[in-house]
Amino acid sequence: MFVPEAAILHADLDAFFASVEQRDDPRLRGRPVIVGGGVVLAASYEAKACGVRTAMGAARARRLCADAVVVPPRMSAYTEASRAVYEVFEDWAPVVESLSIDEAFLDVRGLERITGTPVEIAWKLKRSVLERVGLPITVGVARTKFLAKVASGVAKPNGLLVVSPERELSFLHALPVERLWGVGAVTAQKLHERGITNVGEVARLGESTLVQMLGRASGRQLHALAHNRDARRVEPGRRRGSIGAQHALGRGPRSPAEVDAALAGLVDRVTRRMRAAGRPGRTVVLRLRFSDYSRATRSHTLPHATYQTAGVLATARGLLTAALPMIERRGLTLVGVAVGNLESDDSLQLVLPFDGDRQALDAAVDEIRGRYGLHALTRAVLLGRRDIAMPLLPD
DNA sequence: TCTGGGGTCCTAGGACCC
DNA sequence: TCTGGGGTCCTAGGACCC
Repeated sequence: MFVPEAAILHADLDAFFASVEQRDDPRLRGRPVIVGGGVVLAASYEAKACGVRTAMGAARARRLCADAVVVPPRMSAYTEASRAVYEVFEDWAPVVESLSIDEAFLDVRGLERITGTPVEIAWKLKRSVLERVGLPITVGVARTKFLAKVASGVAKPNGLLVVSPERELSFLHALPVERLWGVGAVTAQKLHERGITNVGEVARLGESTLVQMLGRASGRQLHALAHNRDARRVEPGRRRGSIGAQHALGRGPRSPAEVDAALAGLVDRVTRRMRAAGRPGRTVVLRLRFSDYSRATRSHTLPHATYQTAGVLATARGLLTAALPMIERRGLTLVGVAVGNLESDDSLQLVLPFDGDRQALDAAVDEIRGRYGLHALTRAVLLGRRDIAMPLLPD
């Protein structure tokens, strides 16, 4: 049987937001740094040593770590740092799959005669990111994506861990179940109730048992991973399926006008990002959270994709109005808007009013194509149906 | 221990179509 | 009028990830 070499790298930036802050302000180096206002968005390893964790409330974080420096987030600096890091990744690997702003898979098979073995490339990658961007990364190297990701998690911070094919199972089976990708608090609890704490114990369960415990997809996946089966390839250029934004309103009652203003601001942010990315979408999702921490989502799917502010806002307002009784009862603490079913803007359908003047219509289409930088545009002409025409207007 | 902002994937029921 | 089986799409909720 053909056994592929360990040539998948999982590269992960260490305490990303906090590391960028320490890079840009020498006074923060070596000190506990917390990024965030109300809650902790990121903590430096010095802060993590005191027990500070991501998503923790700021008050609790301060109690745990009295000498921590709290800095507000600078998203544009992190976006720029991420872009620079991905440039380094692209220089070292022909195939790069982005997982998030601070994590990626790299496939480095077949480069021995060009840039080196996977392990050599992993070392060079660490050095290059540090030299060119000034940030520490951890790299996991293995035969599969799953093991590479687990390896980098074990090796953090500023580490490099190779799981060679012959010691995969011994490495994997000794791990606590929480280390597995896809096992969160709920799944871990279910496993613990059955006395299962490490991956080796999961591997001794039958697939049907796991499916019964966790549901079909999770059960099958966990069974496969515990037996070290993961055939997923590194896929470059995966595109996201939704774009969204949300805003916490805090406690206390909010007037309908305040909520509506927040909603309009969110829709504006989201549609701007959609236009910049050239990704119109069809499904508008309203996300709500209430004072009792319950949540709800309401969605509506449009017949045609759009990234027009007015259209998305009208849809979101409709969803909000329908949810008003629930908001009255439970008290709103967070509102969010996301647009899913994203398409590419070359599939955008434009519907314009048509009065019989073909030349005027073509000119209008050309103008909009130019204004939005669209590569292609589908033109739909609805003769005699001016009432349902939806011109795409600049915002 | 009460919570930010950004995402992904899965499940399940209902509508609708052939 | 009743009845299958299969497929897709939409909606809502939940678990999980960083």
